[in-house]
Amino acid sequence: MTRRKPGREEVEASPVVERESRAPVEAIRAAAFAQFAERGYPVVTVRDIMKACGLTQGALYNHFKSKDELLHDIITSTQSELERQCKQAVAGAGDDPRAKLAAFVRIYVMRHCRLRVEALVANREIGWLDGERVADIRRSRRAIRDILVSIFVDGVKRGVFEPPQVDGRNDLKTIAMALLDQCTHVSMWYGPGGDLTEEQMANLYADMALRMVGAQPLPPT
Amino acid sequence: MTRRKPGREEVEASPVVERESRAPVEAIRAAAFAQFAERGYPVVTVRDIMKACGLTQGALYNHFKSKDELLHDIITSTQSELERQCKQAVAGAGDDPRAKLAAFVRIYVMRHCRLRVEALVANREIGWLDGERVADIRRSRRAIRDILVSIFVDGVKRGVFEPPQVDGRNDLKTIAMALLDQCTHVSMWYGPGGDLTEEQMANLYADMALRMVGAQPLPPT
DNA sequence: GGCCAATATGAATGACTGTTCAGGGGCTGC
DNA sequence: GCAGCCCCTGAACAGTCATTCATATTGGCC
Repeated sequence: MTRRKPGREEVEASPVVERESRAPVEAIRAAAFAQFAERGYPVVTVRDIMKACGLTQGALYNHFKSKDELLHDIITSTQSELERQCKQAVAGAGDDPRAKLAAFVRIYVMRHCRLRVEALVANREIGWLDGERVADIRRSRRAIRDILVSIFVDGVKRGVFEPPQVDGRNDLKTIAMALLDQCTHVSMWYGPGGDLTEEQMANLYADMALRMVGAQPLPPT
Repeated sequence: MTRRKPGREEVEASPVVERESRAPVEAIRAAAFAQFAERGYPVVTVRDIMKACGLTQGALYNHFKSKDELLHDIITSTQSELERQCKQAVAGAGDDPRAKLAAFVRIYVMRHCRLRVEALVANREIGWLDGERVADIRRSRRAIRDILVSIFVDGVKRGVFEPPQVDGRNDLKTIAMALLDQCTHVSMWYGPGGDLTEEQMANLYADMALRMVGAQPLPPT
């Protein structure tokens, strides 16, 4: 038996193009995203990726040092863009922790619905990178979690959040992990053919997030 | 470059045992669980698994038809046990939808903390199974989701749940998916060295679940 | 003791892997 | 015309893989 994932014996996931119009580097990135998402990093061969771009295996090494570096490249690019968008959303959401939380969740969920392929790869295939390559990605993830935690801390201090407690004490880090797990994994099952639009998903998840932390209704002012 | 995950070149994850005392089938199952969880199905070789049991590669085929069948065997066994436990917990929780939901989440989270290795494999490695083998696992997952959905439907009908709506309508399936994503993925990061015990995790997650669906406080009766 | 079935071995098979590299096109600027 | 460069090709390399099989070894039972 071969080690290839069944049902995909003939690997032409994206149709073979004689020669991509885009810069080859971009074509390789796109093909790698698609194939890694669909079949997983270790079973996608260099030959598969390059064939999907209309090239042969050797040409990869004109653009990337190795298959590992290719994976690292595409993961870091989407991860840092995610971090940037989250920070931006929170910064532009005004002062109320509720608005900040909602803005964070909305952008996070929307992105994970829209760029489901990229999110899938970034979240599922990290483990194949070697130790040093994986470090800065984990750092970025921690940074994103800490954005949430500080929104929570702020909200609790101001009395607008009343999160569930464990034995009388807050554990905001665990709540942040739970929320992120929830939002991240829409990329595993959300599809444009589903019942909800990206916009509706974002709204629903923001609503759930506010409930999770016991957000008080806005004062009438 | 080799296709082995870095940092694990010397594969003796679980120490090599001269001859397991357990039945060999059980030893193989346990070793497979541990190695698949730690390094991922496609990069764990038959040799790795058997070496961890103190056997050689050929002996696997006295107990399983193939490496694929081994994976299918260990995934289905934990998946069906999970389904059974969820049903049992709900059935034994009385009539109140709030109690049912809490019981479900508690058992589900507790199990995913305690049997983190099994959960990890069952949730992450399904994709490597071929079409027909994967079908009954997906069926079981859908069944678990539908337990949640019917608790939600019941709770809404009785007015004890007021879940967030999308454009004025309930989408209880999506809420169930969100809740399951949240609870399932504790197995990715929870460790006994963490801040919370399994019991505390279960309580916290049950609390969050009730909040997510807008559970009304219990009437004084 | 002798037999049998179950099980383990480890070499062999045929296939696939990431990566390298000598050779060759097709541009640019002269 | 022609150098110089970038890029691509496809064979070759040294390794890995799951699986098979003829050959042992074991442990229970008559």
